[in-house]
Amino acid sequence: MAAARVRNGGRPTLEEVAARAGVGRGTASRVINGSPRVSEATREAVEAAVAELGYVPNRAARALAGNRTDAIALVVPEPETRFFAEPYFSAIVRGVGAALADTDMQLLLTLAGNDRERRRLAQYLTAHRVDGVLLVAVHADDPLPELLEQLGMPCVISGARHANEPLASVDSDNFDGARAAVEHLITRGRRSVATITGRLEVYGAQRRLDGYRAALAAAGLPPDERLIAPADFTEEGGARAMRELLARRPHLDAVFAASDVMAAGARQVLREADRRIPEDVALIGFDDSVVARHMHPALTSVRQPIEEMGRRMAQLLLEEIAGRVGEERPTVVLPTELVVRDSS
Amino acid sequence: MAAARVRNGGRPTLEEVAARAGVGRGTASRVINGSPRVSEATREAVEAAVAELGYVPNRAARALAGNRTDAIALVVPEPETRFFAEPYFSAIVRGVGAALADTDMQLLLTLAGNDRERRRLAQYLTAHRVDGVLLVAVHADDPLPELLEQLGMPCVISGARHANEPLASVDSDNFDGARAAVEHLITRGRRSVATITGRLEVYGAQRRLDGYRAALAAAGLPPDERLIAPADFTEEGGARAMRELLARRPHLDAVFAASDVMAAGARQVLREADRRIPEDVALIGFDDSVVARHMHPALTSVRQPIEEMGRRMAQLLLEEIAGRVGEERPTVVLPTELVVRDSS
DNA sequence: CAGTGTATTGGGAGCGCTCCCAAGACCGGG
DNA sequence: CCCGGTCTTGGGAGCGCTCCCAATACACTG
Repeated sequence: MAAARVRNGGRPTLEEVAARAGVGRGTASRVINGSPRVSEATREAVEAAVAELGYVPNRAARALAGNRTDAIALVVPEPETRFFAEPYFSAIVRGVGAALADTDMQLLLTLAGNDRERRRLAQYLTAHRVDGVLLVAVHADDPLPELLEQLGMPCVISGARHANEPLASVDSDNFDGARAAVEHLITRGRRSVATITGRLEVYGAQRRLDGYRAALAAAGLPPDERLIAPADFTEEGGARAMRELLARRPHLDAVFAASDVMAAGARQVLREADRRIPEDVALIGFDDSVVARHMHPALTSVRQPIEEMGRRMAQLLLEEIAGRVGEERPTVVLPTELVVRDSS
Repeated sequence: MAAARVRNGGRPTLEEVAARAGVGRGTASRVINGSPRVSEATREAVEAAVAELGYVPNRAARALAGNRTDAIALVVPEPETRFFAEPYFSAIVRGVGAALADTDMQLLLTLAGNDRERRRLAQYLTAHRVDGVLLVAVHADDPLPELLEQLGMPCVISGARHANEPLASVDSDNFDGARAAVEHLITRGRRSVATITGRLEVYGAQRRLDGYRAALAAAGLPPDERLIAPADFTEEGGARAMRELLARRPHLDAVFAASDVMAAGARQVLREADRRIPEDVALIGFDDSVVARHMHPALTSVRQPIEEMGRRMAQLLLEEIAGRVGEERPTVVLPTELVVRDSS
């Protein structure tokens, strides 16, 4: 048997709190929402009543009356397995959760399927009345951000999509992470440093390549396009790129891969080619994932502050919802950290 | 400037849909909720109006009037990093998301902190009026499940907490996964098979140990308690246990670790002791995580269908919310799969 | 043809809250 | 002592929806 339906799930209502405190409903509401226009004595009376009854506001009623929901959505593009995979997703969620812990904002998780679904999603997000949206791993050609913008829905994305990102965004410093990694290789005496890039349509991958170039230039090493092999963030792609590099420049002595997973693919090929790591070839990855820690030899890698990124995204969104003065959209870039292990 | 506040965010209301279709509000509601007591002609008229106006029901209003929310919460115990880590969390979420995709249920993510917060959480969950709760990685002594039960809140947990789990639960077949792993070792000629267990207060860890014992018994191998080393699911714990095992039984020729991470710790110790894997000692893990695939040699491991577990949890919860006839709580146990790689 | 049912419909009465207006309490200046 | 202001307060009017009751329309049955 289902339990008999009770008003408000058997919970006290604002009206009851007000009655108990001997005040009107409006006054009780004012206290609960922290309005300053309440006398001290009244405030205390209401707070006591709240505590005694264990009152918690009914969100649905609040949302309906107040035209807001105190909820934000985290939209995850489902097919984008790269992002769904370790370590991004859980770290982002943890950061967002931490930022929301003190608020009474709720976090709604939405898995967006294909592009058609994405279009409908915008409609749903407005209809379901979330106060804002966190978009993770959007492609440059994803229609969702613009749709949300048109609907006037506050929105923060992770990772700028290009140099002048119009939306509020939080990103790690891909350029400087790559630069520091390559600088580290050069400092340790490597002279022929190759790189395996991610998909260059992804702005972050492009920035990592820029950082690689900048480090070489800063060290006075001549650029060599044949030391640059494009890949796609996958292990197979990394292996393929490594084979190309070995064929083109057999005497390279270091490789900077734009992701740990690609570094894993490269390591496999290097092993098959009997190149010792790090004696013959130094190897650095990007992400500092579980893979890096458990690779043999343990992989030097660039750590992104992903949890912190989640936290900042949430903070930015909350500010935007609260109504930032509409200057240009803020772009937060967080520093990376080079974690040196045995592979370099 | 914030956009001027508009009724219902500028979206059409049920009233408008009804007017457009030339019917009453009640009738429109009936069509939208799929009531059978509507004539065919009326249904079509309302559906046309819905399509033309792009009507989407206002969730808050629905929740308030209907005393339900069409939302469920996924409660993640935050300090439990083991569970938050790869691969569980994202896989569970993916499964839950898939199960919810066809419904119009929303998924709420709640990170529960310490035990005190957990107590308050139960209150919040009822006040926030979710229709049900998905609990992952609950400890045997977590107060939350009982609290939810008392409040009459539908609830499904991942992983039974003990042999007679009173709550609806979804679990992988820990017993048979372990049994199959050890059987595989024995089949390949290993005769002195050790095991590194997880924390035995965790029911799943206990079951894996049971499976280990059952496999030995089935093969007619004598039980040897000194081949069993307890650990705690961590890498350091796995290493420590492995050292103990080597000291106690130097001639062991196989180890079944109850998690990949512990297997990684064990591998480190085996390497330091100059035992070759798999020539001298075969090694098997549990979870089939990224760690297993990237370990050297690649680790044979027991794969749990985690995404499927998420899916089943959501399905079970939906059934419970819909009002299953209250027989005993269902317990779903899903089969595991032994992924054989190079370490065995 | 009256009587009884069945299928379909409209709309009133809320759900618990926020917003806001008007009323009361109180203060000080003229 | 009266008047205009400020500070508090109560409670009406919704928010958009679901639930449910009563009304209507129609089809039978006896």
